[in-house]
Amino acid sequence: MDGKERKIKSAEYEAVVSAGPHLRRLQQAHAHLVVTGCHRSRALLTKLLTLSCAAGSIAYTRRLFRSVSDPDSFLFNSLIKASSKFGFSLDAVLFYRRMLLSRIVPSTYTFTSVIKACADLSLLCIGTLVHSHVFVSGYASDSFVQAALIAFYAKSCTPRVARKVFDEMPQRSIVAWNSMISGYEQNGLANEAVEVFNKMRESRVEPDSATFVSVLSACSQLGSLDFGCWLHDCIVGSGITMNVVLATSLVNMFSRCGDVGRARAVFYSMIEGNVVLWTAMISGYGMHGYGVEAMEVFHRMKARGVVPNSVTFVAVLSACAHAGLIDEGRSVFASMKQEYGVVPGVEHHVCMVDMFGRGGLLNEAYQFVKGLNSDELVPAVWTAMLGACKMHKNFDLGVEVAENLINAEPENPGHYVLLSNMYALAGRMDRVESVRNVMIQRGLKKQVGYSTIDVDNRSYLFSMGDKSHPETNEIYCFLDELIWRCKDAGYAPVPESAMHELEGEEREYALRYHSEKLAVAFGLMKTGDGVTLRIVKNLRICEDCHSAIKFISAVMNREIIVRDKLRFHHFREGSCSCSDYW
DNA sequence: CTAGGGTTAG
Repeated sequence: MDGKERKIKSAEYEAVVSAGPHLRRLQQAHAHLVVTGCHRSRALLTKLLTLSCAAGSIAYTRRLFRSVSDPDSFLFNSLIKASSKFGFSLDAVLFYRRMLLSRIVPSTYTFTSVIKACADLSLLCIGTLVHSHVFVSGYASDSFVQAALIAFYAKSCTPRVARKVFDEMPQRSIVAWNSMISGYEQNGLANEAVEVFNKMRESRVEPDSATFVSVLSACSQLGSLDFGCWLHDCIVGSGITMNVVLATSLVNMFSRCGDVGRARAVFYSMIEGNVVLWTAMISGYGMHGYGVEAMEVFHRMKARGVVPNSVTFVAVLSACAHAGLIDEGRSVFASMKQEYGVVPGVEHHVCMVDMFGRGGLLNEAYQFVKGLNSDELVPAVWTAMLGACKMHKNFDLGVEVAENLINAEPENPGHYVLLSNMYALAGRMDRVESVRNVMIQRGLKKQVGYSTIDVDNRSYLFSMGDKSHPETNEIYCFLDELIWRCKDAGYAPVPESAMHELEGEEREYALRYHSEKLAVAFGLMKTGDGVTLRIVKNLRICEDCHSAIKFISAVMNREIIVRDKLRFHHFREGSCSCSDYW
């Protein structure tokens, strides 16, 4: 009898398992259980539950759950785990609450799942409450729970709390290290991420591929090519197998650190790539202005049978915009909808406006904007349109666009600067003053621009008019001399209206000591002939600096690569890779 | 009987 029953159960179990994560087959299997009278078996129901969750049907999962009269801890754990794992994070939290209400004691498995769900939703308050349950349950020193908590606090934008959990761990698993590094990186704290990475190595913990993926992202933020190359050597030397995630991080790092050649080398070393890797390569070419190469990679990717997605199209359209490939961009935009069924989102719209704008088709850009719904008129669309107005000197339209921009996002100080610039360019100086007053009134401060440059494995940071550097005098003298030489070669300072609060000589002074110029001067002083300068700027490069650096590249016969907020500028022999469209 | 964890890419 026992043997027979086990055999029957096993057959039923097999029926459920073989249905796999497919809703209709699971429903058939369930119906079969009802017919054979096995529908009250907890074991089978638990299996059915996790599979229906995996099938993506939370509704059916809930129905199955309701059919269980007295769920046990096993069932709750499976349910919370599955719903958290397959993206039904809110349900995971609700099931957790139900579990507590049913007076079932959570385990470490329950906690890891529910904390992950809170992390995915950035539910800081609820996650913190769960953390208190962790303390009460006595699991505060469980390494799995701790790693989950670190990731949770980081994803809830509280990296300092994550660090507190991390610091209080006597023994740190590699995942805890990785969570902390990635947590800093995701919060834009690249230096802190690198600092933890160094500490990890001091603690003799061997980094794995997940570690490197996060550190490479941090390196991309910093734009430090030397550090990136060193990391690359580390990875190769460590014997870690190159997987597609790691390769993608490398491609992205090399691109964002200004060495698209090395990005390309990593890309071509991979035999198999998925859509993410291909997209990274397209995006890398695009941000350096290599539109033709980006399109080539895009076509090759399609020929290989890799299906482009929404992110791929952002990369392709952005590459077209930055390289002036308007006809290509138009046809890609059409095929995106028609052939691939990708619905254009705000990011694609921004690319199109940008592309028309840069390409000199101001009217077409504006027609495109006017064709959008009101909820699609996000700040980025207005910013792109504004760039087009500025480039084509249509200041009246520019003023209108800038006013729309402020209405769309009144709390962003950068927009006021743009509006004020437009007023100045349109000759409405009275308005310039009033915009400034509004900014003061609303307590908005202009974002401080800064530039960094690496020399001898050290990173140096400059901000406008900065005098904190020990060699300030030498740098300023060198720069003055350099500017004179540029002026002899034909350079004329471009007045920037962002400096509207300054007049005459004072204005030129502020302009002359912009952070990127200081970084360039410093780089020239500290490196030998033939060494390429690589500078990273947090904001967009201004027109005057762009012009000055073109002259510097000619006068000093140096290649200078500047990464600004949007793209790369390769200055060489007096011209820039962006063809002065940026 | 039923499952089993936390970190990583465009």
